[in-house]
Amino acid sequence: MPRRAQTEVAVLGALSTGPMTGYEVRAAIGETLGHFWHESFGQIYPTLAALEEAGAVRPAPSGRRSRTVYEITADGVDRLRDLLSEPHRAPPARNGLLLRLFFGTHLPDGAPADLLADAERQAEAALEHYAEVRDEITGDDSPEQAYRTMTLAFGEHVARAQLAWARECLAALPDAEGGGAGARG
Amino acid sequence: MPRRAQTEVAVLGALSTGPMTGYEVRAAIGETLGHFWHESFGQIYPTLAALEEAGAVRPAPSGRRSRTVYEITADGVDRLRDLLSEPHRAPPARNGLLLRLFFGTHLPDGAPADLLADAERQAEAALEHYAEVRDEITGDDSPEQAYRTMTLAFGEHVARAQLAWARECLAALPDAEGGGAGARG
DNA sequence: AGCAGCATGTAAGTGGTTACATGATTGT
DNA sequence: ACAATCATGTAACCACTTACATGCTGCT
Repeated sequence: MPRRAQTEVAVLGALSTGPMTGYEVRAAIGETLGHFWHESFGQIYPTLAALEEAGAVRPAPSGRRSRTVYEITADGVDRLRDLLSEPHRAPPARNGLLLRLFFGTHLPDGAPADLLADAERQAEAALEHYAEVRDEITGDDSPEQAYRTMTLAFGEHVARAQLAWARECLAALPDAEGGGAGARG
Repeated sequence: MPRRAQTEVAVLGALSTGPMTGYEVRAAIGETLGHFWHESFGQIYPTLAALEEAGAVRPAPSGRRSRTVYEITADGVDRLRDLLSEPHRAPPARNGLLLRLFFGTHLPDGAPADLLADAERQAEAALEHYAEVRDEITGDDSPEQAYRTMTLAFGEHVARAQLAWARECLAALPDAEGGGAGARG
């Protein structure tokens, strides 16, 4: 399966919740899939045009001429189901933080500690964000929310893992390396 | 900083451990950075050519004419240090597994359970691999190995998190959804 | 002689970002 | 009037993968 198809999944998935403009599709993806997916306008508009060409979406009547509200068609729902069913090929991992840390001996004193402190902060911020999202979606026990909760739980697990890892590594760093990040602990 | 620079980091980092051919650079990256980095030949050879042009690497004498062994120059070491010091911009996340799971209600019965079972297996396999790598590098307390151990620990933490998450989600799935993955537990 | 693995490289295509250009709508 | 934001789209560029083409080396 071409990776391009994944953008179609995101767009069709967003439209499966209701008619939207391209602009709103992007916002919807950012709000609901934000911590594990992302699309830029440069992807969304051409994808919407291709999906319309293929009959998977169609313009819906809207009050203003300056915007095009798209709705998913029956063919589009089928297409979404088909795309979702295709096997999932994960692209090779690329983690810039680990790439830098791996060559930590080539870095100036304190730089590895700074990298780890950044990772710690990122994880903390992510956990705060997830807590807010959890608050928003509690009380809803629809099937959709069950899956949404699973993806949220993934983010939480990984963020907690990163947080624990960063703290362990900071604690294990020799004092000489910790100078750049200031006093810690 | 252009993302291209990260390939340079990987290549220069590999060469910082000793002279190598492009083929060997790729193998070295795959072996030591494998769980968080990857380069294809289509990236490595042009990058080596560009680095040679820039004076960061140079061909070293080798027995055979059919291969070019590169070694890092003093300029190359400087360049590596400079590249490593540049701020790290993480590209937007894209997790195909979560994208599929999020739209789980559009999937046939059992498909979400299959996705989770796959994730569980992946994490188990990763942990087995990491255990082997740990065995290989224990007993070496050089600074290089300290950083290598940190990147390994990251992989372990994240894999354990994914494993726990997948099992929790599988346990939480209603029975009707578990059929496709067979009896579990 | 033949095969597996070493080794180098290029071309085509994909997926994606970024920056730019443009204009409508809404709120103050 | 002005600013912010909604809204659409394109062009240029970048990073990367994949497939292909080619040949060498070492082993059996």
